Amino acid sequence: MTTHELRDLLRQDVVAAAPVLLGGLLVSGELRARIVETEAYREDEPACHAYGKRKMKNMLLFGEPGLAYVYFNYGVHWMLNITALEPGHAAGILIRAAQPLEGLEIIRERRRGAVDRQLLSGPGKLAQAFAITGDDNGKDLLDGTGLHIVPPSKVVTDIQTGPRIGIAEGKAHDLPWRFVDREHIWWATGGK
DNA sequence: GCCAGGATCGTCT
DNA sequence: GACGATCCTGGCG
Repeated sequence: MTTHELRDLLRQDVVAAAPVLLGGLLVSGELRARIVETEAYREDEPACHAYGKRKMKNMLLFGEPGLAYVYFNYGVHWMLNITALEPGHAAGILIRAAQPLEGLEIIRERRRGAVDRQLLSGPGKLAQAFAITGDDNGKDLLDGTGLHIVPPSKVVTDIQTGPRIGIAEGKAHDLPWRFVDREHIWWATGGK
């Protein structure tokens, strides 16, 4: 799959695009990791930051597909999303977990104290390891430079779906919009 | 101007 | 398993 095809898919259908990101590579400098867990969010359901109305915070979700939407959560963690749908329609995919492939030294240094299987087993951990912050907001993740995503060479087919993590009751918490690469699920769960 | 609450994580019991 | 950390935005008045 080419980056062009991936961006087209993001533009068309965020729920279809989220599982297709599995097996893709998250790249930044020497760091490379295989994406193993994603979640889709869309403006018509209440868990999405763009639900309700346009605000400063969610503005990027309404923009071009394929951009980084990064936000700070619980006063502690950064979260990396990639935007989807046509400008004017808001949606995003949260990159939740990845398997480290290259740059282990740097990742271990930034994630000091964590065992290897838990280096990237959560959105906050992943952002910490890749040094992702609000400065990355709006970057094109499909332009092949800086922080970017390389589409999977082979689409993953063995996928576990289920409800998204941390969604409160009454906020569409039952939507099965979480996708995990079953073959590499170890890296998403942190070995548990 | 104040305050609540959130797409989490690590530590402690 | 429960909890505290710690920041930004939005809603209220």
